[in-house]
Amino acid sequence: MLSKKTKYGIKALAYIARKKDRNPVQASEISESENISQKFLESIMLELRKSGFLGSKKGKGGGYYLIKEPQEIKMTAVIRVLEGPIAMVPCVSLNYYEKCDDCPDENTCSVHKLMIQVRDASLNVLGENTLEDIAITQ
Amino acid sequence: MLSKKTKYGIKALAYIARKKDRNPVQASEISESENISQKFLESIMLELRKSGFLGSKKGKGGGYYLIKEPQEIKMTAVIRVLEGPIAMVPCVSLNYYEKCDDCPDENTCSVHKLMIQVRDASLNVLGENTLEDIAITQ
DNA sequence: TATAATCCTATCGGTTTACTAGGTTTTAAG
DNA sequence: CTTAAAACCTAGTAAACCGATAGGATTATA
Repeated sequence: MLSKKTKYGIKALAYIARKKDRNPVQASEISESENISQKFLESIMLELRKSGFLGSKKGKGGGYYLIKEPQEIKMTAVIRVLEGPIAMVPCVSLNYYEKCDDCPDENTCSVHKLMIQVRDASLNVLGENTLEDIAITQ
Repeated sequence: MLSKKTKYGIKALAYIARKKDRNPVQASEISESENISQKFLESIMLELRKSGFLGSKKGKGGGYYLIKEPQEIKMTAVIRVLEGPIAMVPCVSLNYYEKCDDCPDENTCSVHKLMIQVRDASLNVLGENTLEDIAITQ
């Protein structure tokens, strides 16, 4: 299950991407428009800034803006930063690999083989979708 | 992320499916062979029995056995029973649908559209794999 | 100087997870 | 008939995680 953090983060990025002008967007505006708790959203925006998706401007008239173009931001990258691994089991994760405690041999593990297929299917979808793709209205 | 419960449950089913004879298999045997806490496994086996995947025989020489043939058990069914929804967001779940609190309109929600694609990709993999497919050794 | 915004740290109640404990009941074998 | 082995059942629990909230500190603009 996707956490609310990730869900809100994606919505916020999409909201910013949808704006034609590239002026900074306030968290308060997004929070209102997308029905997200403002304080919670603030922490998410901070994380998106620290991980290089957003830039920010403090003070009056400040806000957040995209650092890269929407079509350059793959959804895999966004989800990995906010949610963590895309794989359903650490032992098939490309970016967050961890060995299982049980399981002496991954190559003969039935779960392992299945989850590699699921991972690849998900990676395929998330890698082909950019922020531009999902930000489209209608 | 897949819970240990689901992971162990799949491993147990695969273990039973791998046996040629159809004699009941004890939880203790699976627990030892697959490195799963026995008591925890017991509760999982119980759930798999109550949901119609396994039959059981009490007393000495008892154990668990498959009710259907391995090739008739889709992994979608197993995961839905043990883990719950396959979708990453309730609002795109086929079997566990729930509306989002935020989100006035699903049709214009960027997360929604993306997660439908991910769901379909996962369903595709999990629906095409049966217990027989994943139980194969080597 | 006032205001509006981000930034930061801490906390907290609730839920879920992965077990563990301690039995009861049923069955087969001796 | 007794004993052991198995499933069955209920309860509890420590730890982690989640979704937020609180309360300010900092910075920039007008």
